[in-house]
Amino acid sequence: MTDIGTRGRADHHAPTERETDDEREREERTVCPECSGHVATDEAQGETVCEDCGLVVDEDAVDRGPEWRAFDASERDEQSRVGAPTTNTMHDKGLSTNIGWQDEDAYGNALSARKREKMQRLRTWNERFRTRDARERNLKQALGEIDRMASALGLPGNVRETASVVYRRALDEELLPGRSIEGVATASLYAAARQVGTPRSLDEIATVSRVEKQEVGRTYRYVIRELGIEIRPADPAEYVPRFASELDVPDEAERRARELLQTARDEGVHSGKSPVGLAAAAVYAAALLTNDKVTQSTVGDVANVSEVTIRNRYQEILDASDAASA
DNA sequence: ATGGTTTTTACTGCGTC
DNA sequence: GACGCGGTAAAAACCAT
Repeated sequence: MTDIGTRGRADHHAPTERETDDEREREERTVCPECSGHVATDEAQGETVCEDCGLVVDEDAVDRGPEWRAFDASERDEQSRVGAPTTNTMHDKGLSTNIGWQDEDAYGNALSARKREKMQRLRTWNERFRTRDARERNLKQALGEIDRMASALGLPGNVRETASVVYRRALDEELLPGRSIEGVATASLYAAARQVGTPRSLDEIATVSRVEKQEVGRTYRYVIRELGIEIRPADPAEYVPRFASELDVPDEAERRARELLQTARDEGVHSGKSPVGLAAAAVYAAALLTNDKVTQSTVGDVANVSEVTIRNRYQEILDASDAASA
């Protein structure tokens, strides 16, 4: 909607104190200077024309209508500020200083060679600071987001560290354009949690994130592919301690759960099955074996897995255990 | 888009407290 | 009768192609 070209002009027409006398006069002129007839503004043509003699009084009005409509619209969104409308397609919402590319001064006169050089240097540095600031802001928001989600999930500091490293890399590799900061931040955290060995399921991640589970998954795959990070499928055993402590099952059962998972893996029961489901089933089975009764439904609750899945898995796990000891 | 696999949902019957 | 558990069929979700 708002293209780059309108920025300067929008500023130009904003009702600030800097508005020149010349402009104010032009705004208020409703009488034809030639024949004193009535003047009407044709929005579509962008011209103000005298209805009597046809004199074009003002032909520079083309951007005024759209700009004020935009202003009204953004005000309706309660995002209004005095000044030019903002646009989210630009990292700084179009609010930063921009130095024109024409080598002319404000009057349209060509610049001397010396001044041209100076302007070029200014442009370069202005651009540098601008992109740098943008990066800082981006990073700040993303890291805040990562922190928020991490503490919501009770993830330790090292996961946050890793997540922020991943995010920085994504930023450096220009992976952000076309993706939301929050999406990439969430994906980074998900990746970090898995990499460090304290995984959280995609579901859990999605509940604390501002973006949909689907998008998190998509962005995650994209990020790890582009960054060449390799992450093994989550080891079910990594979920066990958390489930065990949330369920208040004793250490003994937790240990059994690990053993069960180990033998299950040796028997090759686990491939293709969800690690979370396996972990939940193992904990359930272990609690059964050590007579520390927990119900399938409570295990299912803390693991976010259906009872059916637990049933199916834990039978398989026990079978595998029998097969191994036989 | 499609097809195969896994998980979930919903419903059932059975045994126990 | 409520609860935990097991099983089943159909729907939904997931994943590789």
